[in-house]
Amino acid sequence: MNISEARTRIVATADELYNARGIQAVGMDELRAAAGVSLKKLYQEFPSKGSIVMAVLERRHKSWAEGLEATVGQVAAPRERLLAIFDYLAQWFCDDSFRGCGFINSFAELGAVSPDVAEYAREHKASFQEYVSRLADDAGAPTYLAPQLSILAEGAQTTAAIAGTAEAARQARSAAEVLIDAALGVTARRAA
Amino acid sequence: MNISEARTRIVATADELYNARGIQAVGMDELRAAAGVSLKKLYQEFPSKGSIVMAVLERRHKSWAEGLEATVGQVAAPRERLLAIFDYLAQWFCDDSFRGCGFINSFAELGAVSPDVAEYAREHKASFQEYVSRLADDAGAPTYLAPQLSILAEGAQTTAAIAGTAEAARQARSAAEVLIDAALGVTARRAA
DNA sequence: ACCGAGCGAGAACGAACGTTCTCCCCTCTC
DNA sequence: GAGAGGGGAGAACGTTCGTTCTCGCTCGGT
Repeated sequence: MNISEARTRIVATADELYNARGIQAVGMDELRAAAGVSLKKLYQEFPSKGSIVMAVLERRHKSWAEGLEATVGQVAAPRERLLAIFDYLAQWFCDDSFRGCGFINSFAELGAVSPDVAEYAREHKASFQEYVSRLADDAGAPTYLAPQLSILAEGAQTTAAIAGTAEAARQARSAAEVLIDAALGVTARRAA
Repeated sequence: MNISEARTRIVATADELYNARGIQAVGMDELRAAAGVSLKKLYQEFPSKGSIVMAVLERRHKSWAEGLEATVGQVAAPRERLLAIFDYLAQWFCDDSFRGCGFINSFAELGAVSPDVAEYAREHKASFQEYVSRLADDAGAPTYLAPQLSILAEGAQTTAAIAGTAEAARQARSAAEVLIDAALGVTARRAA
């Protein structure tokens, strides 16, 4: 078995378990059993549980960014690309394993006690906001639109997680439509 | 010392500690020391840590509802009452002890492992949405406005918590203004 | 065939947690 | 003043966790 194959399986298994039950609720021995790996190999690949957590966060960030880009990439019109963010959310919320944004959750669980986790969550959210800003720029929207849409997306995630339903995505999407059209209307009127 | 005085001090201290560092990170002995109470009295007042957590959630719910109502109550115009929600958030975010919504945090930490915590968080959020719905009704807004504003408020809380700044409240507020005016414009046009 | 290196299984360890128990002192009553 | 009862300080207990150690076994090179 390839070494990096064990690594990726460990991280993938940890991602699932941590997402389903929380980071602190999953011990190293359970992770070892679920990943089908020996405790020795586990500590050979990762020096500590904290490093596994950081690897999981990296994996989540990559998976989120790729999934988002894939959904947004399917449409061309700048306005619809902004709305596609919420289509991605809607599809994510329908996943049975959805239990809220992993970064919000890990921040809530460990942010106060682990500066690494807190900083990574901050970076992830900042990178999302930056991505939204690029999409908003392409649509010719004023700079204040991107934070508004980001906050909507954030709120949809926590609302869907706690309520246990996916309807927040639809509601956020229609709100986004209003905000986008208002912002674009402002720039159009300004340009005229 | 009054028995209920000890109870409230225990819950108040637990609220602070749990908010600052997370529920799982604060042990019973630390809580005992911070509350200035004996371990015996602690377990005399509460049968378990879980019951303290639930009492803290109740306290948070009451404090949130009262604070919100106080801020909203200062204005009379229905539209401004809806916006006052975000003024309340702005003032809350500026508090040094702000570390995100306690319900989102406790849900992320324990929701997957404690049905009681998950259900209480759900109830709290539902009661907030209901409150927003009443305010929106008073303003004559269509029913879809309240969930939109709730999602905005939710997103502002997590964004402010993770970013560590209060500006999300201002951004959410201006987004709310757009959504409210759009919704009221629709009803006004419908009425005409 | 033999030896050494690497691996898996799981025991072991120290710390921390939630909870209970023990001991001692203070106080109130007769 | 003696005894009982309640409360505080903290030791003790059982469990769980993260991490390390031990012990055989396997397997590749000579």
